[in-house]
Amino acid sequence: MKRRNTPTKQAILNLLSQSGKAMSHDAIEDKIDMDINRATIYRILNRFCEDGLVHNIVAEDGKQYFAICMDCDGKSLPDSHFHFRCTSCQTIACLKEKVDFSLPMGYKVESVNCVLTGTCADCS
Amino acid sequence: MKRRNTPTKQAILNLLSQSGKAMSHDAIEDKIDMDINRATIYRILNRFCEDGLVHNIVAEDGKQYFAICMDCDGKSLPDSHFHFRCTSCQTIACLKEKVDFSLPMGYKVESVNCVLTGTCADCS
DNA sequence: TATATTATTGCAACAATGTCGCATTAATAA
DNA sequence: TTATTAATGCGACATTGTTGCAATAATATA
Repeated sequence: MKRRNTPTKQAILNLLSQSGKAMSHDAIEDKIDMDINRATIYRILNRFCEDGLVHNIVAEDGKQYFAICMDCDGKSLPDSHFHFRCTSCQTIACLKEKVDFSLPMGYKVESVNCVLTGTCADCS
Repeated sequence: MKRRNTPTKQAILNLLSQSGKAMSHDAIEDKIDMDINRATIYRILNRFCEDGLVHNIVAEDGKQYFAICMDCDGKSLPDSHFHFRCTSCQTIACLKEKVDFSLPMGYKVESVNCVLTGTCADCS
């Protein structure tokens, strides 16, 4: 399955990249200057995730947020970073702070999802 | 609004307490030996959360999981612990490990949600 | 350039999770 | 025993996300 280059993909990638933050599906649909079907947006985002272009965060509101991978150099597991969701401006930012933990014997981690919720510097 | 003691509340509390882990709504509905309406289960769980009896974790699957607060001594904010979701046995356990982080200036945290996903010691 | 291949899209339908209004029931107080 | 009102069940609804299918369009091939 070779990927094809389409205007919709470009538009979503541009939006995510210029926002610099993680956006939920509805924020993307809202901000984008194009009429893209909901299902298509999800499919594009999921494909980006598969290809490692974008990563996915699930916040306390139960929604998925998507952000362009800035410094995910393939080994995204052990050095995952914290995310910060601001309830005022409704965005999620990737923090520089790495998530650090040690597990009891026998546990195997496949993915890490750490979201701090509150108000960001701009909003407080 | 004074709380009342009902069989349904007791049953849910017993189930959560004997399971010792965090359970999702559907797991509760599945395991409980009583026919309780979906909305009622949610309302009971939400009330437990309000009263500080139970805490709420949102996992990567976007679902809410509820667990009895073991050592949440009121100040649940700064010393939040990690949670571990096992994709094999479908449970979430509270780990002893505390979440440790420092924030950039101006950020204010209201809640912490850290879930590690993988396979637990029993399943691997 | 014209054509074939098939990835991508839009649409509709669907599933799952969670909430809410409202009438009824039942736990507590009087 | 009765009155008060918290709790429940039911139905409807909102939101988030996925899937099947036919139509479209991006790439490869001739």
